[in-house]
Amino acid sequence: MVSCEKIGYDPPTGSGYMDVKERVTSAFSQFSERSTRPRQIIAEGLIHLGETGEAFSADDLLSRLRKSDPRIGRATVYRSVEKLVRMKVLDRIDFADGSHYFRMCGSDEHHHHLACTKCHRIVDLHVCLDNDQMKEIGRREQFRIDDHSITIFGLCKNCRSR
Amino acid sequence: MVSCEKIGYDPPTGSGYMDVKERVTSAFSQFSERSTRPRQIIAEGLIHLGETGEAFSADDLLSRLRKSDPRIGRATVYRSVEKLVRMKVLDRIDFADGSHYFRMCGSDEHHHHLACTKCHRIVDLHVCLDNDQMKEIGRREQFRIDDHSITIFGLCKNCRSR
DNA sequence: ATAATTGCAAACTGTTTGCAGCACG
DNA sequence: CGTGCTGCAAACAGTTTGCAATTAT
Repeated sequence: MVSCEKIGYDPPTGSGYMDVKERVTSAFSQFSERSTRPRQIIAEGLIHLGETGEAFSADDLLSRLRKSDPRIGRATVYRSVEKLVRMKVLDRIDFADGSHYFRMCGSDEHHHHLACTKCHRIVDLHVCLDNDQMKEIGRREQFRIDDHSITIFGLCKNCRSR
Repeated sequence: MVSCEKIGYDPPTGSGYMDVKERVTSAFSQFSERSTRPRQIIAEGLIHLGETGEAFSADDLLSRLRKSDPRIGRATVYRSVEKLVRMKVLDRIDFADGSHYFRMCGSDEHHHHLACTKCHRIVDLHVCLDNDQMKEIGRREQFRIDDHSITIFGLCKNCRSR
């Protein structure tokens, strides 16, 4: 009764170096047009994280960015991550143990995640619940449905073999 | 391409007062056979929470239980909740804002949740991804798939109308 | 100039830990 | 009795806040 439009995985990210920087900059500009040093450092840091697609905690990102500029503040990074999640530039993936990680969105399309519980590698999944079914559930339960999240957990190739 | 076995909601919980206490006790007994005062208080507290089906934070539960016994310790409650989640007596529901709540499991069957983001009312949903499809994803991405979570978020009838 | 962002440090929330004492079997 | 659960208080991790200084426009 549930269906999905398609199954998929991240296309090998060969494209879009500039894209990332542009997406980040444009997201920040939704909040204000000021191009500050921290914002540049963050956009640049995310280029690399976007290429590898790796997941990171807010503090991971902070330490990374401090290699470029040791004076960048913790609050700045946390505030920026929040903005970027809101603008859908970053995805937030929640694990069952209560931890959570962020990651550059692989695609603009609606998607969910396959997550390695050991190394936190994330793969985008274009799997979803059926819209009509969600509507049906909302009607029956008298909920106004706004959102949903689907995450599949497991161990990736590397982590499995150790 | 994704399917579910059935759609469902919680049958009105008229049954099983005793059940709850029994399930909690039996879960604890998996860790040790000792019937202590805190364990009794917790089992009793969960009877009521099981009836209403309401969600609660670990600290919510603590304050509730302290009405029965003001000396019950925070650590005891946190440790117990952890055990009960592990034994699938409690469900843990994670919200997008990073908060999480617990709730007496409505059914022993595999299920997921519809959650009100305002009052944290939870409804069990017997909606799921298709097993074969998950296997297929695991094979393609070379993951060993262990688990998954699906939560639909919205506003319940009450919260919607305010 | 001036309004917004930043960095700092302190506060905070929710959770975990170490340990002495209690209590169940 | 002895093991292990309990309560306490302190430690802890991750995050948020207030505010003065800085910086972009």
